[in-house]
Amino acid sequence: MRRSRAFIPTTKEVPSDATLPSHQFLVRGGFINQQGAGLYNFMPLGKIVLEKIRKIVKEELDKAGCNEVQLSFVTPISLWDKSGRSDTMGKEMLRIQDRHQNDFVLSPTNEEAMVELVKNRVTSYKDLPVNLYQINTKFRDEARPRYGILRGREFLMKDGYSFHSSKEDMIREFNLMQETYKKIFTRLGLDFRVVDADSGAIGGTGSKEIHVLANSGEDTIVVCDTCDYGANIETIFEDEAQVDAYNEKSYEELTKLELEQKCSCGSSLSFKKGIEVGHIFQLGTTYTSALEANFSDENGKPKPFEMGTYGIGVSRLVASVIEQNHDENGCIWTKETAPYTVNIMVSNIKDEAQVTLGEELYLKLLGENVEVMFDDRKERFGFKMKDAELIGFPYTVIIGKELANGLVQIYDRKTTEKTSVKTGDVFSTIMELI
RNA sequence: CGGGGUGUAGCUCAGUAUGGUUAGAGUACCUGGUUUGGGACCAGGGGGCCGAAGGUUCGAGUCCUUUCACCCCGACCA
Repeated sequence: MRRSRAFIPTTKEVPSDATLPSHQFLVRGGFINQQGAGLYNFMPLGKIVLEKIRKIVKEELDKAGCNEVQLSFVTPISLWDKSGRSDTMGKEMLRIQDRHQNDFVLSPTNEEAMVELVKNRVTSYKDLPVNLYQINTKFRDEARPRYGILRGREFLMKDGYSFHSSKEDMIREFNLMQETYKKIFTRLGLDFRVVDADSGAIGGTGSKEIHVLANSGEDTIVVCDTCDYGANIETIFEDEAQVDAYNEKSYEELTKLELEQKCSCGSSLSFKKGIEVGHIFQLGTTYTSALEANFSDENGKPKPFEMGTYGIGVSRLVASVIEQNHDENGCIWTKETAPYTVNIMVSNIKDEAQVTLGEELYLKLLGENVEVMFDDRKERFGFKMKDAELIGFPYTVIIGKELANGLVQIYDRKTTEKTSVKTGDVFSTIMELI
């Protein structure tokens, strides 16, 4: 993409309502903009990142044997009456009426719809297990949306549901999903922990959350210093006041605290702040019983499906990557999430030699299917550098004053180091880096 | 849902106490010139139903009423 043709409205000004780095940088970098309370538009850069994350989630789930579907976003309220959640979910469910005054709900989650989809279509234990998922818009009319796309009302979520003939098989799938989630978050380049969690209002027994570690996280978790054990503090302290007391502490305060309890492996446990980006549940038969979704077992007897449910906050992940990877100048995208891997920056657009080399390199990288941005705007060096840092391209090739000596520089966004490379070597050097 | 706050140029904000020419600044944008390695400089220019509706007044960004939106703290949050 040529920067002169790209719609990337960056700003120097910090939006007044944004407190978190991810919110500020995503808005300033022209990734997203606010449409209303908890409602955001994804502009070209934001859309690219969102799709990249969606693609990784899809690839890993498909590899694990899951089937992608897409359920209608608007659902009849009768679906929610059957499970009782039209009452229990309260105002979080946005209700609307059509022209016939029939009541509908904008899907906040899809257990009911997914059970209805499988019910009477999967009828035998021989057809089990089956795991269905979708990556689709959700709407939850939160009392107070905040933190940009970290807690929006409308958001993109992957929600998966598995159906089984036995609890054992459901637990097997639960563990498979846990491993699949680890692959996904590893590919995204995130520092994360799988932690024991409360099952909350959705019901069910075993439940684990995946948290991206970040100072600004809303949740407090404890993690083992050596093994991979971790837990949301909601599961550690029985007293709610105690949980609240810890939640109120800042990241700095928390890291100084020590937990009296030791991990079962013998090491000590320490506090961290996390952003919940995934949650997996062993649901059991709560919904399938309520909705009378049965299959025939080996003896021909009807039994409700054992069910598991698995969520990933896809749009929340966009912000989470930045909460974990940024500096005072802007975003630092990870390899798999960067909207463009390489940015070619021509320092002085009036210098023909610079432009020629830039064009040449741009076309050559495009030919190799490298995701490359060519900053061909008539702007000064400092302006373009600040812009590149704000957006967070992993690598920027600076074609500038060193060209006279046959050199260009490669700027590494993460280390912020500039390395001089001979013009003849820049293509191969870039190909090795990415 | 309780408590607090803010709506004025694309953005960040003055101006409102005490009503009074043509509503301001910075930034962004346009034109011309100079500049060209860290968000440049000079000159000129465009851009506003002062959130909306109603009211008081000779006169309302400013006062009154209603309403909408957004933000913050809390409660809530698979």
